[in-house]
Amino acid sequence: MKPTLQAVAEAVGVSRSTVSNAYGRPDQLSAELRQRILDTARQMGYPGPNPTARSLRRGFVGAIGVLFTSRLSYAFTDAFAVRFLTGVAEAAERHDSSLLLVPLPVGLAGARKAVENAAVDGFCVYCAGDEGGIIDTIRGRGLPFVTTSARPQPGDRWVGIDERSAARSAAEHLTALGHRRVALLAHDVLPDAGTGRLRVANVTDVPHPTTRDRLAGVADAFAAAGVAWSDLTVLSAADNDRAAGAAAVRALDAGPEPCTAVLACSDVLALGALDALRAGGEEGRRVSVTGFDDIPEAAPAGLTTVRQPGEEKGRTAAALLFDPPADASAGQIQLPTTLVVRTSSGPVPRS
Amino acid sequence: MKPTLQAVAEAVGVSRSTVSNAYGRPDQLSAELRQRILDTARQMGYPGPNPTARSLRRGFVGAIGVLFTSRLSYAFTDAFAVRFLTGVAEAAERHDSSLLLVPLPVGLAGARKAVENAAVDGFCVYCAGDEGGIIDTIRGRGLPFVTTSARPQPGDRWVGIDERSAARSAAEHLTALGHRRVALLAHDVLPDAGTGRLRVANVTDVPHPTTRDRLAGVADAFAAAGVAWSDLTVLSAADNDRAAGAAAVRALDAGPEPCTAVLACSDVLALGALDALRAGGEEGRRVSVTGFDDIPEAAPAGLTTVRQPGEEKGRTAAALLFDPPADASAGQIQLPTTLVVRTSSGPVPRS
DNA sequence: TTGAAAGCGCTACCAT
DNA sequence: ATGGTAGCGCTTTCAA
Repeated sequence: MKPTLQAVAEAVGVSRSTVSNAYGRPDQLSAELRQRILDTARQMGYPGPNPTARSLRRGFVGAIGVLFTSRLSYAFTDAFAVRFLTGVAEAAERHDSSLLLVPLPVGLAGARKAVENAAVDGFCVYCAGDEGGIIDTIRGRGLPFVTTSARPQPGDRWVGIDERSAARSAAEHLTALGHRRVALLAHDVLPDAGTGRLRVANVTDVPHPTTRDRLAGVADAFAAAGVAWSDLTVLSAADNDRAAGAAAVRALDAGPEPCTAVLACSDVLALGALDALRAGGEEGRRVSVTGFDDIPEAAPAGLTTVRQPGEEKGRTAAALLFDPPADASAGQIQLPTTLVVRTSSGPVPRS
Repeated sequence: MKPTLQAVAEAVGVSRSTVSNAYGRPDQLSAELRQRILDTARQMGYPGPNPTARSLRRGFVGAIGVLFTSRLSYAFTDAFAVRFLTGVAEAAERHDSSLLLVPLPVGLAGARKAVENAAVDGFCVYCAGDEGGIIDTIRGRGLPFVTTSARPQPGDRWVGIDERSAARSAAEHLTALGHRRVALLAHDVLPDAGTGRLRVANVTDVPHPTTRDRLAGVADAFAAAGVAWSDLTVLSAADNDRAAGAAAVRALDAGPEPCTAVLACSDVLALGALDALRAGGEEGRRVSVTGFDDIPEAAPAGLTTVRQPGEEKGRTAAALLFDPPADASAGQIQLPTTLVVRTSSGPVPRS
């Protein structure tokens, strides 16, 4: 058994308070006594104040939780999530705080438990919308939290982008280039949708709020160009990763009037689409592709995409958590997006 | 202020134990009483038992810490780290445990503090060697831990690969193809080495143990093929990511006798090298490239590489933590590696 | 500069 | 099935 602070105090012949001060408030005791305490402690194998006990007593933990829907691994699969995390980590580090990554299991009960058990001082919610009312559970904990979901409740701290108009900008880029037969490539279009073409009667049927908003923006742009929603191809990827994007595009039967462009809802999917198309020879290379996020791999691949500032999003979220704005109405921060045109998109080839 | 369990007990008119049981041991009280307690609690806004207090009382936390040297963001930059983390996460999830990602600041003092403050039940040490004796601090906490470093202390639980012979297999592949003028691309060759060619008198001068072991394996293979260490080009990348790999290769002046192959110490670097070389036209395309890890992006890129089982490494590490082998000598697990030959490597072109 | 006392919020044991 | 008691290990007044 590890010795406790108490044991050290007895060994040195001082009170527990003094030992505690030796660790947490060096200015409260003489340097020599402090040294003597620390030496004895080391010698006894005392590991320093127990973090849990300290947290309980102090009333705060020194860690913030980052909540993810779906498997934790998803957090790492998408390069954009990675950038977000990087930003959060950076800000947390500055505030001497660690990061507790909390995967939310699929069921609400499990998700609740995860939120209730997390020993943290606050939450960054990095996930979809409020599937299953998990936000209420978070609110119930009475801890500060920041959302990045597509639709924040009024009063909640939030950092995000205008998903709809961001997506519209990509779609308008394609319509301006003359594209009319376009495949919309996304994960999370419908629950458990596999790989391949999908019938989606109405954009509002898409449950995942981010995907819905992006597709709605796309629909806006094409409607303005005279292309009805039903004339667009919705292409489902089984996962949000490069391989799944490639697989989805491969599954798309060319047909008599093949699509001239693929508009993907994330860069990883778009890169997968490029993989598949470039492997498809001359034909494939002429298909335009756009992505979303502008992850680091996008530029070398020449991918046209909508840039959203990932790290800044993470940093901002953490900042909102650590330094809440005095005025609650300043707690919703919308970050700008930019269409970055590279070589993966071009005019419709004259056949 | 949030109500406590105590307050709920008073409101319902039962003892604290009973309320506690309502949450943690449903079988200890009648269903109806339990329901009444839960309802009252919800109504009062009681968030459920405070995790910190619970941990203190129970004596365990329900979270394991994953320790990283260098910036936390590094954890997410390398796709291999991501796979490892995925494996750990998976195992942790099965054990109802969360993951605390603990970035170790550069200085030893800061790193110590991070280890000492982490409220966890055990550690997975995912990083280099024992830079600065941080392992001793971990050991000092008296918590179980698992290392993945290149050189475990005897008795410590460890999971890893034979770095040296794994790297040798890649190098032998190149020598068998006739390559003699080869660039060795690595991050962490020397502390704070930037981008570009580096003079490394001796492999043993490389401080980072993993990099050292891999380079040593490469040296073995080339020595066997009659190529001295000093005839190999050591190419330093400023970071362990794709862009840095590309930058390093671009910085390599072709010279009169350009390298015919690039052997990278990680797949992300190798993919960067391919980016740079493929942009370099016909000439560049003829340079062979090999990587290390076999991350998901390697296959689509046709990258020849040494596969190490990332997720399995993570899963095994966590398993070792949660279910320690009865026999301590079984606590060191070496995972197999395989050379995966794809299209990025080929015979030296006859010029 | 040091120490004594009080309790952070909870759960596990042992009675009843 | 329910309650009383006794801390988990620490920090923080406040008094000396």
